[in-house]
Amino acid sequence: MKIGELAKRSGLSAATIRFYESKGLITAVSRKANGYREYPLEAVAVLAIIANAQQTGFTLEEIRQVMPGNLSNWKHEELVGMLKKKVADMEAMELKLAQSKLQLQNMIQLIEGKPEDMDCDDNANRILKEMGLLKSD
Amino acid sequence: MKIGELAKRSGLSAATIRFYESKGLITAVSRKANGYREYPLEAVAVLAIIANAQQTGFTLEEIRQVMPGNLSNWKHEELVGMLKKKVADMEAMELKLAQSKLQLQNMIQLIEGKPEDMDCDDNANRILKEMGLLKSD
DNA sequence: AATAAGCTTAAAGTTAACCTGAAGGTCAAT
DNA sequence: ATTGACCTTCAGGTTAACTTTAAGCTTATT
Repeated sequence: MKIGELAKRSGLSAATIRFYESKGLITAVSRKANGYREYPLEAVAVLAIIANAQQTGFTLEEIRQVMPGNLSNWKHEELVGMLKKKVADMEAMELKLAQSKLQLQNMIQLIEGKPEDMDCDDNANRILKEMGLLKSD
Repeated sequence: MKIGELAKRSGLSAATIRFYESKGLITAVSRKANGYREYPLEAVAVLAIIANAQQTGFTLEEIRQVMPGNLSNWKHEELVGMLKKKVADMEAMELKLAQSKLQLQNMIQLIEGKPEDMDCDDNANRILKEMGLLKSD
């Protein structure tokens, strides 16, 4: 298939696919007599994997390091190691997210529970203090 | 406190703090006679909140929209609304993260569970197929 | 035969989130 | 009074990940 079709099938733009090739993210593919790139169906999967990895927080450079272009060339151990590290990263992220969420919810609580007679300034300080963001001063 | 101290306390560089000010992320603070910025202790908390939000995946622009710079100026309802929206965003992100993690773990499983007698090529295809990335061909 | 659609490369532009440098004012200490 | 550590602004540089543009083929359609 030509680059245009691959673009459609993968949801990426042709320019992006060429860009990935230029960055060594995917291997340069064979050309037809006219110079046009000719892709195998597998290319769709390769791009899907890249897109997926990217959405889960890999940079293109990280992806390049574990994606020797050709799927059947992957180094078993290295790849699994990378994937596991990424899972760990994601778990750390999940924790952080949960914490931040708690912080926000805490903040909402504090704001909504503001004593009627307290003015905004004091309330702001109270909130910051109770959130542990401000040392008592 | 001057910008240098705030930088140390917040862990951000002075340049970054000025940059945030220029982007409207934090309000321009009052100046001393010499033109130096003078920050209240509260500023540390504001920067901590920003850093926190950023680490959980929010862009500066998104943060700017919920951070009207001056803590005591926040409009109660508006702020609470935005915070709640952000909590929702975070929950969406948690979901996406969980999904991506599952996908990665699934991939690891598939790779590690490769039948001894299957060669890499076939295994790669098997994985792609089972991940639903490749149509059977 | 001419027009449009699709392909090629190379180079320049874009956005986010900064960082670095120049040129100069300020402040504390020697 | 001069060094050195801060501060100021403004302009330009950096990296990632693309997108856009330009100039020129090829292929398909009318």
